Amino acid sequence: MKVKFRKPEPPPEFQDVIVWAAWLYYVDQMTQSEVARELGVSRASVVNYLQEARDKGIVSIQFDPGSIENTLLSQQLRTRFGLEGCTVIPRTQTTEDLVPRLGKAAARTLSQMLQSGDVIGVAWGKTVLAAAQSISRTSLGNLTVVQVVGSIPGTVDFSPELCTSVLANQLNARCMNFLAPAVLSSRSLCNELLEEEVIANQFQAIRSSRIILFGIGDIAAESTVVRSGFMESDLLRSYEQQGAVGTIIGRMLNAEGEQVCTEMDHRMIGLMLEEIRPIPCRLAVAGGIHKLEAIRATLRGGYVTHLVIDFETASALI
Amino acid sequence: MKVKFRKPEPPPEFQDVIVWAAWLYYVDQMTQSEVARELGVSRASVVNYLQEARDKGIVSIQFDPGSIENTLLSQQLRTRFGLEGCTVIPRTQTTEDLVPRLGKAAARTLSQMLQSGDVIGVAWGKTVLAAAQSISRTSLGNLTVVQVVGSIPGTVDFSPELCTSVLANQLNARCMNFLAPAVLSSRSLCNELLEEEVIANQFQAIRSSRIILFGIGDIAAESTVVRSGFMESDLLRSYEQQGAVGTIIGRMLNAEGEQVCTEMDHRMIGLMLEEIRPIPCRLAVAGGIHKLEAIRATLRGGYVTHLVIDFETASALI
DNA sequence: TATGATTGCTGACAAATGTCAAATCCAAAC
DNA sequence: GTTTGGATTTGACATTTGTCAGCAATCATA
Repeated sequence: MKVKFRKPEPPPEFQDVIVWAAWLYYVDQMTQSEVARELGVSRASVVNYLQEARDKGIVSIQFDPGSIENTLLSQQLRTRFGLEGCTVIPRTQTTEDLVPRLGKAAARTLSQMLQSGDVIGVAWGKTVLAAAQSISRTSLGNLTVVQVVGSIPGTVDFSPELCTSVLANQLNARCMNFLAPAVLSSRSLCNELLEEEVIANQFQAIRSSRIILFGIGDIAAESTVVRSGFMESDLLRSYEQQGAVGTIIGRMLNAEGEQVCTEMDHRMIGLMLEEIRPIPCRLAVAGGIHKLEAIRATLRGGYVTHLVIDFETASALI
Repeated sequence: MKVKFRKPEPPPEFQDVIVWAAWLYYVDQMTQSEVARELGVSRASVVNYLQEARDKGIVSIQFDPGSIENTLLSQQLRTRFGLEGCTVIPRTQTTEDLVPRLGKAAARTLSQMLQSGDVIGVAWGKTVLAAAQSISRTSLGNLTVVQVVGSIPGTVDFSPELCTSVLANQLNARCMNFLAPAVLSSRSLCNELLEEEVIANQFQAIRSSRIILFGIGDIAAESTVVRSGFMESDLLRSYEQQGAVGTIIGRMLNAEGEQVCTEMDHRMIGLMLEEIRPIPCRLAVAGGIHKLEAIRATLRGGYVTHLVIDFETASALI
């Protein structure tokens, strides 16, 4: 029978084994086996510690923003649409899902622009959620994440609330959810609600954001706006007749990037597109060739300062 | 016979294969094999690309400074000696060489404090050289590295010039070497030299540094100062009789951290210890129990704002 | 003090990564 | 053309890393 030992020693010097392991591995560049020997645990545990160190943001891998913005397309898009930053993610031969890839790229861009004390507005969408999920934890403090679009009918797995809470959770930030539906049945009810203090506060927070993160949607019959139940397809058609080609932050815009309004817009709670311009960093993330026109319109409208896009769509834009 | 293909395609989208590979691997988290397939090269090449990406600073691994400064000893040292930052590197069971380990830690600390446009003063020593060698390349521009101590007699493999040039090279920085010997034969010659414009400029640059990096030396008979030929051992004894316990930046100090002068100091070209205090970030790196008293003296003298030290010596200090 | 749930650790195996000598490519010199 | 020297790429192998099911310890509850 095997003899039992008590733990070799309760780590006296480093309160946190995780940090200890991470240091020996990433800084001193020991192998995991060596680290295991040092700490007196099995190598498999070291693997777990290191995983945790990455999850907790104790170690993080930074990608030099300069290098990725050096690509031809990024430069062209920046000049053409007056962007401050533009990340064009490489295409892959195996057409794997763009959404998580765009999400990761957006998450990196967002991390890099984050500062302590920031207020971050968040819209919604598959890509936005993907970004929220894959952002790495940060040690920055005093962050606030604000939901920019109210709740939407129907159940989708990437609702505005979810996007906001996931991001807040990952960043260890205060989370301000929007306590109202995005669309109401009457204009008067909508106006009444806007008087409410909670709502007014929410708008105040949104307007004070330094950063806003949003996706860009197209308005085809199979697009997200329709399938999520945000908008009936006949209503969508009326927007289309007025020239709408895409949607951001719950509003519609035409090919020139101007907001297209119908009766519905007056019973919606949310920003008008003009209102996002004062926000200093406006990070849009979108990709896929079917969104081409919607993206072009958004860029023309000048709503974006930083863009994350895929190679193919970026090429098509130029 | 195997058919030869020409390269699948000369990468049209990413000017730089290195960046492309690094993105797919580090951001999209593909395996190296998948990356190889995407780029149409062998996996072995991908390994090389990734290596290069790390060398060039396209990707870098950051260690959260907060986590490492959370250790008990770091906190105690910071409070006790009024430091802004203190990194205590973990001890290892296998007593492997401290110097490269301290160097890596110092390199990280330095990277984290670097800002674009910085002027960095560099003294000399084994540990300083180790730091210079292992600092990772940065994309920060407009850096200047200034040699703080003049040339020393005898040949050592960690001369002031070498430390300075290596660091400048790694950081892609302007390099200002000190074009004079540290010790002259007479006081008058020394004074004459100090009038020279090149020398005056050098001092000006040193005084305008935002950061200074230096090691701490002990003065035992087998210590670096003696073995490097910087100082004869009988001269050293005369310092010792006046209470010297350690040396930094070419000067001697006593247990209270006050500079100890002999005749020699007046024919040396270099800063007086008082003169380093105006430099905002003063990063000292040293370790090993034989340096205990020298380190204590340096800390008492208030010459240090940021310290990198090993666990054992740190424990002994407290 | 039993009991079941939960957490964390381990060993054995599978997968991914690093190394290195040999092969190949490229461009300049003959 | 052909040769030549340096840089780059590659395949085969060695090492390192990730995974996962099962086990031990801990904890909350009955």
